Amino acid sequence: MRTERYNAREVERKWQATWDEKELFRTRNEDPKPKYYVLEMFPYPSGRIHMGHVRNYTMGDVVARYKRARGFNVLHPMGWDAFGMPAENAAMANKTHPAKWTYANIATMRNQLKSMGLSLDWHREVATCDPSYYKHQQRMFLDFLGAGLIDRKTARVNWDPIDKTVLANEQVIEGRGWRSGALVEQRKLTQWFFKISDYAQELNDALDGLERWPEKVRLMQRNWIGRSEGLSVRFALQTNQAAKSEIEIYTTRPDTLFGASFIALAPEHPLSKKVAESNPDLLAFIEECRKMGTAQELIDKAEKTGFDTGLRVTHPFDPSWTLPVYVANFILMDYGTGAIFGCPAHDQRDFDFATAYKLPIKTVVCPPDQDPKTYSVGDAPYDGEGKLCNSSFLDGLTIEAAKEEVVKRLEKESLNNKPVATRKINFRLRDWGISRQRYWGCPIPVIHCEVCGTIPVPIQDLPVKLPDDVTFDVPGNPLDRHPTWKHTSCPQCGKAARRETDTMDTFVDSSWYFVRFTNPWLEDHPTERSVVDGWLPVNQYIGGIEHAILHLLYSRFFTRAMKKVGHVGMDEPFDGLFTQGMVVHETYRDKEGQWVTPAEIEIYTNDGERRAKLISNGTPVEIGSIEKMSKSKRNTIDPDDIIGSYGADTARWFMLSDSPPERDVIWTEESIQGAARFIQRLWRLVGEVADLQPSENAHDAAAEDAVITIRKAAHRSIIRVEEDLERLRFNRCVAHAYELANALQAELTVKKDKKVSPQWIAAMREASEFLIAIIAPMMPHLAEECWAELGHRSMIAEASWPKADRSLILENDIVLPIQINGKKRADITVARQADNVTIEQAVLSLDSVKAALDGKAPKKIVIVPQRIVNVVV
RNA sequence: GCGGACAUGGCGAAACUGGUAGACGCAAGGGACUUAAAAUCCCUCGGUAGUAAUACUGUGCGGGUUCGAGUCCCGCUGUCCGCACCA
Repeated sequence: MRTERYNAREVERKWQATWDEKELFRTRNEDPKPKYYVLEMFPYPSGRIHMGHVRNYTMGDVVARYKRARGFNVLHPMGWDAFGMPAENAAMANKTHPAKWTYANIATMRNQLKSMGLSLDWHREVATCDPSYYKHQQRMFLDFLGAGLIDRKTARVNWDPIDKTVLANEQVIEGRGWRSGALVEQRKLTQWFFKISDYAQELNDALDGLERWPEKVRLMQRNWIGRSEGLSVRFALQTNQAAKSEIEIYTTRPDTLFGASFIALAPEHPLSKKVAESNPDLLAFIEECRKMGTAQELIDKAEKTGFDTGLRVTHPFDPSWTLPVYVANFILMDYGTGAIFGCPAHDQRDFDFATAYKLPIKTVVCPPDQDPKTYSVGDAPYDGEGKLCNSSFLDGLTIEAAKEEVVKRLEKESLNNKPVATRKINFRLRDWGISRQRYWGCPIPVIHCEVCGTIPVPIQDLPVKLPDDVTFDVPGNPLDRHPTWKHTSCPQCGKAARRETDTMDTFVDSSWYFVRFTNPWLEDHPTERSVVDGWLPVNQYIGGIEHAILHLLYSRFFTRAMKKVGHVGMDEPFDGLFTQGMVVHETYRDKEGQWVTPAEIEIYTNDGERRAKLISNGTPVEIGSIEKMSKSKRNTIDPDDIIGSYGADTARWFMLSDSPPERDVIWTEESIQGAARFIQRLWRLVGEVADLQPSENAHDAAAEDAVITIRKAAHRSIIRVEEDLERLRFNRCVAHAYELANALQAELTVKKDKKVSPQWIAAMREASEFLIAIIAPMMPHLAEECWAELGHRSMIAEASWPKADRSLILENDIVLPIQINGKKRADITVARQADNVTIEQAVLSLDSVKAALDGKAPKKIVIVPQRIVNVVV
């Protein structure tokens, strides 16, 4: 029996150095083996890694190491999402330059990641703030500009008053900035836009093909893109009022046209403005709406208000029927046509509006269980299924049929020499505004010339580098107030001109880093086509669900844009996507209600109840709810502390063991100790196996049985782990490892101080090697040490995955559970090949079955081959 | 409000395509070793009754389909997530 404990710190350092020295994880693009690209979302260099990173990167590393063992040429790179606001905030707070702060953080975090023993190819490391990276991004911006993928337009944008910058729609969460949490205001600015909405249909349709993505993420993207099929209908103004003769509205419910009671226009609608020119009251109303529109939160709470313009339109199916035209605060100018027809009986918003302004509410859809002659909506609109009523020629039709009928008829009608209505598909997705009024981002490579207009920076002048000498003592954009940086000359006419001082949204940086990793050394081009097309799409991408829309949708668009200008050959960047859960922890508060860190408290049990007290003075601490680890609740665990005291393997093992990877995992001290215990146990186990010596004359029949049992356990484990690793079910792999370890330990205990045969020892060694192979992707350092302990001179990191012998695990006899009326009553052991007659006879001769039958014949015997028998009495 | 996911012992969870519910881990209890502790090893561990064999019961609640339901269908409750005047 071995007594020396496994020293994780020493062993881990040793193997990390050895892997490094041998450049084991350096990936060669020209390696002829089949390619496998596994990638975890790269981190923002905030200063230190957190447990979320540990979980994310451990999962990716398991896949990388496993695929390497399976004979793939694995690309597993790492980089830094290095531009962004926090660097500027730090610059303001500490008077350090954003670059200095960022690179210092990168150095720290790189060391932390290295201490985890990740099998990364560090030769390919990129930082998005490096000119050698953003130079290519600027190049692609120019390519996109040339290809018509970019727009510069004045638009109402989301303005974050704390970060003093613009946000994309996707970056506004519940009316607040995604990073600052400030209430977002609406402002009108001239901005650069990526025309992602040109790809709305395609991005939507291609979701169907992303079979290895979580359904949840696909659904979120589908909802975000928001495709809707509807009808654009033009209503004739009663007379040529306000110099217009018609109003075009958009609707997805043309079937309810006979329930229309008003038209509503957005306050920014051209016709609203036109009428307001001669109507001061309307002008005032529009002004009020605009003011209201600055804070998103107010919009959400605002009551529906409107203003009757006095205009009237005629109903397309009844020239004698006219409807009033309102300007209403709840109509959005940038969706559809900025105008709607209101059908109060079947739409909540229209109902609210009609109630407020005492407009008619006419029921036109009758629910299936109601009588259309008498039914009428009460104090709530009805938007469910049903058949049309009070709707002339539509009466009795289903909603779908009625829609078709309306479309068919209105397409034939004509107004001002055009069909009254045309089918139209609308999307919720807007263009991606990428201008940010910040310093620490990729400069947008254009020059504004008074004479020539907006001129791209010539490609040979790239990169447009950020100036180093900037100040952060006042709010606003340091680039804009830099004394010289923005002053340049026009590339076209040579006259004095001004650089664009906005930088790009940092989501642009992360929209193509996975592409750059395939050849990060290339200087003249963003990509090398033969290389990038070999590696992409990423086979397995792993990251947080929080990027379900932002990063993943942008990347899908960006890849298509890159394809259009010839930098890549594929549409979709990520073939397989996995979104992992968070790391959560209990929270603690002292008597004053202040948050207390886990390190400051001690857990004990009193009368069977878990309690906590302060280590310093023993005062009781309240155990609170389990929450996402956060600095504010002080329930974080520092990965450095864990790796320092338990070792990287313990941290990795724990991250994989307790919960399914897509679910949150609860960090507990007990569990981490359990993981540490298993490492010691495994080390002892392997030591004992390594020491086994054959005894003389130890060959007997019982030993032969044991050999088969051991080998079956080992080979079965390999097969199960293979299946589970392919599906990223790490928690099950952990269970299989425990099971095999338990089986080997039990076997050692049985044979303790007894004679053992060489065959038995061989089986034990084989099983131990399999066990080491199983844990190697998860606990690579321990696996190397154990591997060496068994006498191997090579490394397990270079070894092939064991080949399981499937014939071994095929049992000759199988145990069939026997049910009587669906309840399990007995087992029988029969030959695998046994036919149904044999099984039936065996079942009927069972005492419990005889007792249940009481001499009668069974009603039925269901035999499910290899599974179960059910006797129905 | 709309859309979606989930619900299994004291806890984290497993259970393939409808086929033995609770693998594996944690906690707890008992025991061995030890002067003692730690570490380690062994045993018990959904509930009720029983010394036990065993029986009954049990996967949020109420129904249904089926020889058989944690798994499928319908209705409800709760929790979490996404979207939110998108016509």
